[in-house]
Parts: sequence; structure tokens; C-alpha cells
Amino acid sequence: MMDKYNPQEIEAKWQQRWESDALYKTAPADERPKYFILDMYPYPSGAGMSVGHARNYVPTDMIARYYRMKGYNVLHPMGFDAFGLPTENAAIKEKVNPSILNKKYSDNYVRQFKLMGLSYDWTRLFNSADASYYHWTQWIFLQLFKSWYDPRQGKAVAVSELELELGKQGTGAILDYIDAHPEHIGVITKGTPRLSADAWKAMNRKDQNHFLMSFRLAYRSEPMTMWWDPVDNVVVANEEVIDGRAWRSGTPVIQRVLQQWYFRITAYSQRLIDDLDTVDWPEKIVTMQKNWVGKSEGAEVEFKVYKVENVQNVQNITNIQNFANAEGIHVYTTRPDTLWGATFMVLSPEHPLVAQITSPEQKAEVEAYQTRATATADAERMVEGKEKTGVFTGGYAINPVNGAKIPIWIADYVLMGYGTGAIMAVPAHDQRDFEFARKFGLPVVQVVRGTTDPSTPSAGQADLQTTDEWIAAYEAKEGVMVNSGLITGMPAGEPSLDAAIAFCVQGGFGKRRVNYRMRDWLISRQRYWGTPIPIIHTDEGEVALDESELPIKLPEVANYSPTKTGQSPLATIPEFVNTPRGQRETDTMATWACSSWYFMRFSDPHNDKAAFSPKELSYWLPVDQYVGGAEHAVLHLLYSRMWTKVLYDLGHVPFVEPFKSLRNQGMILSPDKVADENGREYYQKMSKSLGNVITPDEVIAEHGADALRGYEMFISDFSMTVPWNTQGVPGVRRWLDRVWRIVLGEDEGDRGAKSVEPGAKEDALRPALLALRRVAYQTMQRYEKNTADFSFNTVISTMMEYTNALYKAREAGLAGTSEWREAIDILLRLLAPIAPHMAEELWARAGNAYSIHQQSWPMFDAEAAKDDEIVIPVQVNGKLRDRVTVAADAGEEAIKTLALAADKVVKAIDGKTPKKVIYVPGRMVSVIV
RNA sequence: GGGGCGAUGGCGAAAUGGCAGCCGCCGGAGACUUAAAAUCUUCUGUUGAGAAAUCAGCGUGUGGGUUCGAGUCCCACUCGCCCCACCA
Repeated sequence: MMDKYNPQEIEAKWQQRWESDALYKTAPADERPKYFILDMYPYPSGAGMSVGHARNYVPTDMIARYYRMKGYNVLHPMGFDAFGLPTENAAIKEKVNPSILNKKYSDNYVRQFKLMGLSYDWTRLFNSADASYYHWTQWIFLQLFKSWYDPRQGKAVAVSELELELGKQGTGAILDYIDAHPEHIGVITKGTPRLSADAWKAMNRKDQNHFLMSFRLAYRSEPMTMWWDPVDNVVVANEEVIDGRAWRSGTPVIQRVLQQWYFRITAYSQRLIDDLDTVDWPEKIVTMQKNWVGKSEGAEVEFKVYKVENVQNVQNITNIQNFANAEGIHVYTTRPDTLWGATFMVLSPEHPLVAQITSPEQKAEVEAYQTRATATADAERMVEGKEKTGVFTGGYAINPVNGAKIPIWIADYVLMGYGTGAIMAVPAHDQRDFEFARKFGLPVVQVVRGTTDPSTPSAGQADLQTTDEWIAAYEAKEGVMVNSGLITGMPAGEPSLDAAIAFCVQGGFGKRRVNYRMRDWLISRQRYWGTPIPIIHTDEGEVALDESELPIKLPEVANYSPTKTGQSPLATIPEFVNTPRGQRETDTMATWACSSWYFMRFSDPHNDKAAFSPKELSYWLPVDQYVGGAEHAVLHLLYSRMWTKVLYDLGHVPFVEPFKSLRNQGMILSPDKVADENGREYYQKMSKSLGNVITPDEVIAEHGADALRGYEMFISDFSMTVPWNTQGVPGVRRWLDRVWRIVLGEDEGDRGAKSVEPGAKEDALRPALLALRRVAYQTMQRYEKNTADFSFNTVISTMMEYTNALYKAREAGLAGTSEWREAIDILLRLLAPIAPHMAEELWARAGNAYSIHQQSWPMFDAEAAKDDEIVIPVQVNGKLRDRVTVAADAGEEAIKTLALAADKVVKAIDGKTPKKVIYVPGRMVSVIV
């Protein structure tokens, strides 16, 4: 009598053996083909992992094991994203150094990973808070700091080259080039002045360094208004502010004026869009990234401003010299064809020209509005559907296309951070401008007449009594230009846009422009628990540390609490700050920096001479298969792509995209439904606070790691969000029990064939034996296809079917034959990536040499997998009527003849002559009468 | 407001444009057992007819379309989830 399957016993045994043998240690670069399969490295938290996390790690482990057996050199590593606020905040609460909690949390993760039998190469483990790791994060920071993006070469090059050019010809050639190639708008800080070579040479070193900040790929901004989290006491990036609240703490953010460090990701906007065409990623993620970069095309147009003192006495504009001043207001528009419909302008309350434009009469009101905008700029200002607010500045501008005198307002619906921070308002064709015009009684001029409704008015000026008609006009996106000077009569769209831009260029008041929604990547954090920024503030400004001075280590201190002043706690540690050359930068880097290159480090994780050796890097990278949550669709994945491109430009890496193929796993929800206030039922996320977390530990304790692994794969389609089903693991466990019994109890079901003579047996069983081989090899075929398709649930169901087929085969008396042994051998090898412990145990019990995980994948036998008969369904007039069984190699005519002769087909045809008989090879016969 | 994804039995789901519902859960029946559990066998979308074998009809959110043939492709809509959003 065989013993029972006891997962607890065999799993612990094999896990220890694998570990002591370093069974999953990855070889360095060699001549084999490589496969790099990577999980997004986790942020270890005190709560540990749930069964939801395992949804990511189990399938990738299955793939890693599968590729090893297929003969690939497989890199399947794990590490920890350790810096950052959650650990630091927990540490402050518990009054310990965050490095202590980090160790505790990540050790617990490792314990859980090992419990699940995951085949990571633990010798490659690292933690982003190790100085041996962030040493090289700092090194990459310096590469960015010492580089700028030369638009003419289309890549990052050394700032030292830029300095040479500035000494010879100033900024002229660069700025001219950007003007002519507006897609390079991001390579230089907005508003950087033109500079002659003489002016450059006349600067002292400090001013020169300051000027170069406008070019560096890692740069420190001028003092500017930033979002600030008053609870976590840290600056918050725009993209981390959701509905006016800090993403992590949920606190309404306030504003603070600060100087911050950035990476100039906007220099790479166009390449970040273009290269998306070369990766195998979910369409959804590609779309999100494109939207995030947010490219739009249009024109930048300059509106001249009335001098304030002239406003009182000039009513009719006839001579441009009456009101022109040196610099006007620049606006960005995607619809330059609607310039003729601009009836007022709106500036952001923070726009630098507001003070100059504002008339004495309006000064008090304008300043009050600016103050209010700053104070409320938080939650409410970003809320949708908010009633428009704004104030007239008392100033006027001239619409350059038609000379119209139009009022200038300020309003908080215009954002300083997008475009130029100023808009021309075209209320007839923009919903927001229309709402604003309606509220403040500003005029509306229609310049596109819709083709959908010919009765739409085409008046030049109108008041707001015809509101409904204007909305109709606004909604007519296609139409004919009216009231639009030179372009009147043209169809709206490309031609009129081009003509309008040409007109602006000719008149010298506008030019074609590209705009990107994406902003530069804010990396400063005023916190202790992060990678120190390797910069020193000296008499000559901010300068890079020498690479030999790295790493700049975090000081081990007892008190590292954040300050309320906007200063990093590191600033309060004199021995950290003060150096002979000057004062260290005290901000640390956001964790996005750490995670932007960790995948490269896995190729050579303990190198203390370099971030990675070129040999290992070029062998292992890029990542062949990257798997993780869709929540990193933009930030992490975009930042990693930018760093990769910079390192490529500088010659450090030989690839431009870090992740060839990407897949996102679906979430696992709590198994219990809850009702909302309307009585509608839904499943909740698992969370510590709701107390509904199911851990791998508890599932493994009851059913074993192999059953957990099986159910994680079987639960649903990999990418689908799905509730956990507590009945699901026992179901998979039952299957594993069946595998156990069929492998170890091969003679137990051997009843049906007992009376057959040994000699006669083989012949009588011949067809069944062929069928068994067929099932085995067809299973293998489906298994491999499903794995390639990330369809793990059907891998499991295929294996279950195969197991069921083996039970039938045993019942039919096939146990003990060589075909049976072959089928069991295939079963075990196919099982190894899914249930590695059970497969190893059964492999050993069958007397095979250790370890099944070092065996090769079975050779596919196409002949054995081939069907000799196939069943062809027959339809008559689109309805299924019968099926015919034919030889797999039967010809079309023979099959058609058989089909037409089938009983139910004859009945359905009812004596009529078929008009048409269609045969789809191997699939179907369709008869039309 | 913009974009994306999805909707198939009581439940998780499967299905290169070709037999809808594989596999599993839940549930029913039987065998084994003193009994239960476990295990094994078997049924299990729905309606109608039949003692039964079986036969006929309906059926993949709704309405259209393409096709010999649609869960799958196209158009319009409903609902759900996700992302972005006063982005000019």
C-alpha cells in the first residue's frame, strides 16, 4: 500500500536539498541561449505577502523552470525595492532605524518566497538600500548630471562638449535648431535666454554652472512653487497628486517654494513615444504611456499687449505702434485655425506677466484672486465640474490676425505648467472658454460653421442670447471656416490649420510648435531613507562628486525625523553636510531612481568595480519577459525606459528598450462579497486594514505549496481580476492527489485486462497504446502553446485532462507497458514546472537520478501526436445536423460524399439538391440547399 | 469629457471565424463503509416530447450588419471595471 501524499513533509525536504545544492544558481554568460524572466521587485512591507502577490511570482517561476528544461540559461532573480516612505514612517513609529525594519521585512519575504518553492537564484539577491547597490544609482545620477541632450545628434552627450560650443558660438545654433525642430522642446529648460559666446566667456564659473543647469539631464531647478505633503513632510510630484491629495498619505497638499532636483525626461519625449512600437507590451500600457507623454501639435502665437497707461484713451485700434511693446504674451494652441474667434485671453494666476498687465484699478482684485488661487490651489482647484472663476486684469491684447482688441483675464483653469501658461480663448469652439465667456459676459465669435446643421448662424459678433446655437456650433467639429480672414471658406482640419500657421509665420507673430504634457521627473525627497544625491554645493555652484568618492553613504543616526521646514533631515547632521570642498546636497532620491535600473544590476549583482560588467550585461539584457502589476504602467516603466536610453546614448548599454515583453497579472480580491449602501454586491481588495488578507503561508500549511501554485495558475485568465475561492485550492489538491496515486499505484486499477493472456495482451491493446501516446504528446503540445500564450489556467486544465486520461488507460489495462512508462515520464516532466516538489519526489521514487529540475524537456514526437481519425461536424443551412468520422488523411471528395450520406443530413436536405457544399479542411462540412 | 478593457451555466471559466460551455468548484445519484470522511463511477445550460435510448427548439449583455457559418469581425447602445483629465 502506497503512503499518502504529504506535501508538508516532502516540500520541506526538497526545499532544503535544493538550497544546500544551490540547484537554481544561474551560470554566468555562456554559449547557451539565455532567457531573462523578471518579476517587478517588490517593496517589502510589514504585512508580508498575500495570495495576490503569488499570482505574479508563481507563473513566472513556472516559466523559468520550463525554459531551464528547454535548455536555456535562465536568469530568474529577486531583489527588494527598500528605500522610501512606508518603511521610514513605520520606523519612526517604532523608534528604530529603517534599515532594521527593512531587514526584518525583506527576510520575511524571502521566507515566504522559499515556502512557495520559487526557483530564484538567491545568490543574486540585493536590496536597493544596500550601499553596494545605491553606489551605482549615484553613479548613474552623475552620468545624467554630466550629460545633456543634443537635439542635433538626437542623443545625450557630455556637457563638456556643450561648454566648448558655448565658448565658440553661444546658444545660437542650439536655440535656432530647436525653433526649427519643435519636437525637441524638452531638451532645455523653458525660458533659457540666448547667450553669445562672449557673454558665456565673461561669466564666472558659478554663473556658468548655473547656466548649465538649463541643459543637464539631472538638474536643480530654480526656486518654484511645489506641492508639499504637510503630514509626511516631503515634496510631492505632480503625478503623485491625485484630486489634490498626496498619493501616499491622502493628505491635501499645500504649496511651498523650493529648489528641487529633476531628471530631464522631457528631452526624451519623442523617443519614448516612438520606441513603443518596438516592444511586445499590453496595448493598454502602450496607450497609457502615449497619453502620459501627451504629444500635441499646434502653434505658439504671440499676442502684443497694450501698455497699461494707454488703455484709458485708446478705444479703436488702427495703428499697431500705439500699443506694441517689446514682448507680448505667448500662447500655445492646437487650433490656430480658430485664432479669428479668439475674443479674450486668459493667463494662469501664476503667470509672470500678470503684474505688468494689470491696471491700477484692477490691482487689488487681481492680487486677491492670485492669493486665493494659491491657497485653494489644492483639492478644489483640480476638482472637475467646478464653476469657472477669474478676474479681469484691466489689460488688453491685440489679436494678431485681425487686430481686435481683446481683454486679458486671469483664471485658475489655465495651468502654468502646461503650454505657456496662457491661452487665447475661443469660446465658440472650446467648452471651457465658452463657460467662462458665458459667466463673465464676454463675446463669442463663430469661425467654424458646422456642416451638420446649415441653419447654424454665421454672424460675426453675437451676444449670449443665442447660447444654444453657439453650443451647436461648438459641437460641429467638422465644417467650413467662416469669419476667418484668409482662410475663410476652407474646410476645417489639416489644410486650414496649415494655412493659419503659415499666416502666423509670415506675419512674424507665430510658429509651429509641438507640446508634450509630460513634465520633468522630480526626484528630490526631503527624507532620510533614500539614496543620497552625490552633489556638493561649492563657491562655484553645484558640482558633481568624483566617481571615486562614491558611494555617499547614509549616516547611521538615531534621529532622522523629517523637518517641517522643507529641509531634509540630513541637513541637520553636520558631519554629513560639511566637507572640505563645500556642503553636501541633503535631499535624497525618490525610489523611482532605484527601480529604474535594478534589472540591469541582476546581470552582475555583486560587482564592486562597476554597475555591471559589459559582458554579463550584454548577454542577459534586455529582459525577455517582465511581469508585474499594471499600476506601474506609467511611472516606473517610463522612468526605466528613459534611463536605459540615456545609458545607451552614453555607450554604457547596448539596447534601447529594457523590457522586450511585458505582461500584467490581474488582482486577486477577497472571496467574500460585501454590499454597498445601495445593496449592490461587490468583492473587496485584500487589505490589512479590512482584515481579509489570505496569506500563502496559511494555504501552504493546509494544502501545500504545490496546490497553492496550481490554483494560482488555474484560478482564471492571468490578466483578469478575480475573487479568491477557498474551494479552489482543495480542487487542485485533489488533482495532485490523483497524480500521486496514478504514478505510485500503477497496478491498482489494472482490472479490465486481467484475463488477457500476456502474449495476446499487447496486440489487443495496440490501439489503446497508440491512443495513450497520442494523448501524451498532444498534451505536451497544448501545454507549450498555452505557456507561450500566458494561458496558465489552460495549462492546468490540460494536465488535469491528461491525468484523467491516464486513469482511463490504467482501467483499460495499459499500466506496466513501455508506453505507460513513457506517459508517466512525460507526466512528471510536464509537472515539474508546476508542482516542483511533488514532481521531484515522484521522480526520486521512480528510481531516477536527482534532480528532475535538471532534466531536459521531452522530445516532441509529431508522429505519435497525430490523429488517425477525425470527427467532422456537418451543417445544413448553418445548423449542425450530424457528425462523420473519417480518416485523418481522407480527401475532400470522400469526406463530402460521406457527409451528404449521413442519416440526419439526408433527412435535413429532404431530397433537395445541395446548392453548395463547403469543406473546411479538418474542421467542418457546410451544406447549403 | 477623453481613452482602454470586459460582459458566456449557480460560481471560476474554455473555445486559430467552424460541434458553445473543456477543466475545476458547488450540487444530485450510485458503489465502497456498521457509519462518516476519503476514494471510485456517473449526472449536472435551458425548454418541450419520451419509460428510455434519444429527438426537437432556445441559448454567449441589447439592437443591427458582414458571412455558407459569429461568443469571436464591423456599427450603435446598456452595464461594470481601470486609466487620464479645466492639458488649451
